Amino acid sequence: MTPHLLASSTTPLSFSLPSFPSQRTHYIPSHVYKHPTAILLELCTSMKELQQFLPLIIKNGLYKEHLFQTKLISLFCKFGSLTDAVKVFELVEDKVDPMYHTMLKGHVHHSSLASALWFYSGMISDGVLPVVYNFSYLLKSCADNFNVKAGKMIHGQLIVNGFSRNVFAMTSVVHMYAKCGVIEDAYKMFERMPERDLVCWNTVMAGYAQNGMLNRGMELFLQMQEVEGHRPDEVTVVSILPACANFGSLKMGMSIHGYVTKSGLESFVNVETALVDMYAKCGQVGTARLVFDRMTCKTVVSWNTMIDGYAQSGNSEEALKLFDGMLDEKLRPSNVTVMAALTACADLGDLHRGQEIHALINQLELGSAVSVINSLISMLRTKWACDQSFESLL
DNA sequence: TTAGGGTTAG
Repeated sequence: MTPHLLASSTTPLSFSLPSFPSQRTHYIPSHVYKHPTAILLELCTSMKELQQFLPLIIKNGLYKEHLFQTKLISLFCKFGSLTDAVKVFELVEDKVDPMYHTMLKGHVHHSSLASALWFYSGMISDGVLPVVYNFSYLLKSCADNFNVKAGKMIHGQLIVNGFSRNVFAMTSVVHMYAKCGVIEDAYKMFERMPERDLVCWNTVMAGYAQNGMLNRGMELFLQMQEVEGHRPDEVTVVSILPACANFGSLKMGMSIHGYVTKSGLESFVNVETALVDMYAKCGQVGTARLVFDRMTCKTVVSWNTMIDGYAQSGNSEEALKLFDGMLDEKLRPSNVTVMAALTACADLGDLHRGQEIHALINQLELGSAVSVINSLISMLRTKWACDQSFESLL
């Protein structure tokens, strides 16, 4: 039994299909491409819609075609039902490579790194040639799981399969090492790349910044422009500004702000939000507010950043005023918003306001998040501690 | 099948 078969679930399908017959030839009749069902599937945006189209696929015998089999696998994965995708995959007798590639993507996105690695090994033992996308997905999963051991193994597979000069694959390798904290290896791989575009420069620069080497990150910010003539984009500045914020480096943050103004990157809402965060964390909450007020478009993240900027810098009254302003704008608060507002209530010892926010949390069904519950407990504990110290004075 | 980098809290 191949490993991917072991990954199957015993859960019944949410629909019933006849067994897929073996398709000896890779020829796909032109009527399949012209069939309206193919177009309907392309336009499918939900599991509900897909289930409505399934009878059409069965009625027209389209389930016999590789094109539709692969599309079904892809759509089940897209809508999060890996179980159904696995069932379809297993029913096909003569699988084609794209089916394996789609299933691997599904495992990465809707299961665990372990199951994706298991599926990959099954794919190789079935004689399927990996494509560069496979490595991008697998390395991203290793990075997200901080699993450098698995990352190294995939890096080895990538070399064996001839992708060590591919800019997409190698950027994923650099990202994986950097995210796992092995920045020296990330840089070694970056140096060996025959072609380095803005994305891989951004990746290695963000790697240094996020691993606490802000000066080196800043050096690369300048080097990418001076040595290779790349123009840092919105991703570059959004990658380095949080490091300036977290290290309280106002000087570097202001220098990035200068670049933002010069390059016309202010139109990006995430750039402006990162600037608000940087100023607030560097102790310049007034400047943060100026940047915030000048934003032509604000997202919930922008509001959260400013509210929390006030709350963390002891401007709790302002934080709550801005929180009210956000509600007046009819914006839906997120977990981060209510956590920031609760921090402000705790600082003020304002139990009444805290209870109002608690009611809002219940109304918006935000109370299941552990982080929100922790903030609520923290607010109540602070109030209790205030009352205790007050009583002890009496 | 159709790819790689980025913002708020903890």
